Amino acid sequence: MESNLAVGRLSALAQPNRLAVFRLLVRAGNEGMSAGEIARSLNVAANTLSSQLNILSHAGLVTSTRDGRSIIYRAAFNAMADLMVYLVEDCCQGHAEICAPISEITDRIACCG
Amino acid sequence: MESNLAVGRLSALAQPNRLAVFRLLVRAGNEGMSAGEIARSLNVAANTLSSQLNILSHAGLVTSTRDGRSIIYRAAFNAMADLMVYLVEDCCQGHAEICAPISEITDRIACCG
DNA sequence: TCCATATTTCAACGATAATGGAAATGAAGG
DNA sequence: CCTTCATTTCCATTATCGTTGAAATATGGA
Repeated sequence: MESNLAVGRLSALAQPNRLAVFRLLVRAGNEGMSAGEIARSLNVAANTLSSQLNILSHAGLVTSTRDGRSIIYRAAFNAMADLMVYLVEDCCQGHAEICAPISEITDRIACCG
Repeated sequence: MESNLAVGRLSALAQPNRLAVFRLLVRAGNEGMSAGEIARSLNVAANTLSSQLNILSHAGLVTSTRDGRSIIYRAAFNAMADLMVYLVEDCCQGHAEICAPISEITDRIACCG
């Protein structure tokens, strides 16, 4: 992964509304949510949300598909995984005990135990 | 973990120099690096780096200890792990196959396999 | 004490980002 | 075709961020 791409993804997540949108979509899983559902759920103006979804989309963190009048957004788990790996890859030069907190993260995520 | 704290950490990482600093410290592991070493390594002005280290430090992503005239910075692996968990916790509502990319991240990090 | 090194603080400038009102686009139904 | 609903685009305003030069603080050694 390239540095610019990672910065783009981190910037996209580094804003309260967008972070909330992404986490909402993470929980929604495969079903995803329409822009309107997200807006109502988070109490954000439709146009504001639209530009924020656009930023998340350009960063590759969400995908969208049209369904009738609505547009369904979904979290991009593979893009997120790439980012997480990039942040801590090559950690601690082989001394696994130093980055033990990192090696334990999957134990702390609900569905990945 | 609280939303504001996560946004603070993401914002701290969402900048090319700071992301490079953090990843450099991740690789440096327990030894850490002095501010001067980091500045030379990344070719950043000392005062610019200082404010960026301050931001990373306030976000809890790095720690610092004085050693003679130098100040040694180290990556805070536990803070990073907390952030990573926060980003994807409660994912996919029990359908593990959906977030398989997430469950595989530790296999992709050098020292955590 | 005086000097050199290491790092931080201060002040200011230019650039970038977040928000919301208003208008525009796209899709479904009568 | 017209209306309604869903979402996006445009535009202007305000606020925040990154960088730099200059000065200040802190440490160690002659």
